[in-house]
Amino acid sequence: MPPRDEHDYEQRRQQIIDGALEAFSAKGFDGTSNKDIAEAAKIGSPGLIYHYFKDKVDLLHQVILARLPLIALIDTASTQLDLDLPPEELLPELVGNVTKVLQSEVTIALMKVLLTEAIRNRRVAQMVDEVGPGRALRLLAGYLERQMDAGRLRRTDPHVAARILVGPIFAYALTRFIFEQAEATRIEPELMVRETVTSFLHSMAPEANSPAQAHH
Amino acid sequence: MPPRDEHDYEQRRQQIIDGALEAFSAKGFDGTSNKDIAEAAKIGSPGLIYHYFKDKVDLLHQVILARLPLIALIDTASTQLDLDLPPEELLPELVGNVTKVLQSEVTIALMKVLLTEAIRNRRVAQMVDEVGPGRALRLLAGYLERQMDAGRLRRTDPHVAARILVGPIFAYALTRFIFEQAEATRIEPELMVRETVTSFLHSMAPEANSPAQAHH
DNA sequence: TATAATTGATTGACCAGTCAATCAATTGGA
DNA sequence: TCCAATTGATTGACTGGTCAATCAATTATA
Repeated sequence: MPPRDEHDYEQRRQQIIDGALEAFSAKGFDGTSNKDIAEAAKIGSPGLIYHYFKDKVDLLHQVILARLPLIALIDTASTQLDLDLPPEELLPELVGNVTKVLQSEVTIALMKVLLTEAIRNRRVAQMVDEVGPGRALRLLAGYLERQMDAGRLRRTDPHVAARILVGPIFAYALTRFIFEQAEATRIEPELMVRETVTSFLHSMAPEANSPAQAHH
Repeated sequence: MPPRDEHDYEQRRQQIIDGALEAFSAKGFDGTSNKDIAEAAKIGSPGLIYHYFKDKVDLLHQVILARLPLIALIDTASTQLDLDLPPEELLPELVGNVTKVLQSEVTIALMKVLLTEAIRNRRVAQMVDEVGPGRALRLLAGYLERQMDAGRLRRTDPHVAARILVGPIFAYALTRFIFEQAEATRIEPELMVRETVTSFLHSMAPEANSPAQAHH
């Protein structure tokens, strides 16, 4: 029962997980056959998958668990940041980190898998939300509210504010990595981050004497 | 070959298209069997599908073509709008329309289908992009640049600006309709639209004397 | 040699698409 | 008015193929 060599065993497991992530992100979970996985993972036989994983769904779970840290990193980083730092210092750093994570091939692949699975499966959507976007947005909203209390930001619904800050980055990532828009590819991530944060800080400045606004 | 009754024929066709959209958005194209479609469409036999459509892929195409207007509406509306109207008048209307379209069940279902197909298929991604997000963002960027030229908006990369405006709405829709976040559901669409546009206009005001900004 | 790792064959379920047969409505001839 | 021919609509059985999963047999390792 005990594996021949713990290290070899783990290495093989990761090899299959890597191949599966590649295949899932390219063809989707349903569209990926065990043969596809075996080829992407460079193992000799689809049957071998069942030596390391209970079934195909278990493999999907393990892929997510193994690569989730890349996404969880977003908010663990945020918990390590000093929540009393003023937005002008904390936000560029924070959003910059997010953008750095978005640059990784593996992150994009995982996001493709998670997004498609979440779209079709309420349970998956909730799971993903709790460790990813939901948790991150809640933490960010908490920070923004704290800064509003401190008078460093204009008072608004912090959840709305959080989405105003994060939304542009997300839209950028989507148009760049999923739709591969030429315009999006031309925009450097650093520029996008800088403009987004600058724009947010400007519009959320506390001294805001009511700006140009819709009137009718 | 010609249908016995044009009206009945078209009605049946739409019935199958509706069922297919429902099934595809719930289970994905690959995950949906013809039996699923027949049940969702309340027709007696999967075989009947082939009386109205060439094959499953053709059915997907017809679903998209039949329901695309809901999305194309976004930018046809934008072409009908007066591009010389100042942003304070045009943008609330424009973004408000988008949000109205996002409220429809059918739009959400179609977006789920299109998004997941686009994620896995470069060709689909380009197609969808051209009629949807890509076209809309390009038009918006064009309008913003025009307004920058007129001195009514601060000068920046118009493609960046377009994403800063649209991003928050998209992030809101995603967290509300896909991830079904409690916080997002609590935010009324009208509030989100108003805040997004206000924030955008404020940060893009031409008289902007450099605001609080990242410094180090 | 003993045990884990790996393979390839196999199984049973399911699927997309085909097809022959039936059904029901319309048509038209007497 | 009647009824038979015609035609499109619909069904359910069927086919070739694929898939996830199992398993017996083989290989490699310690």
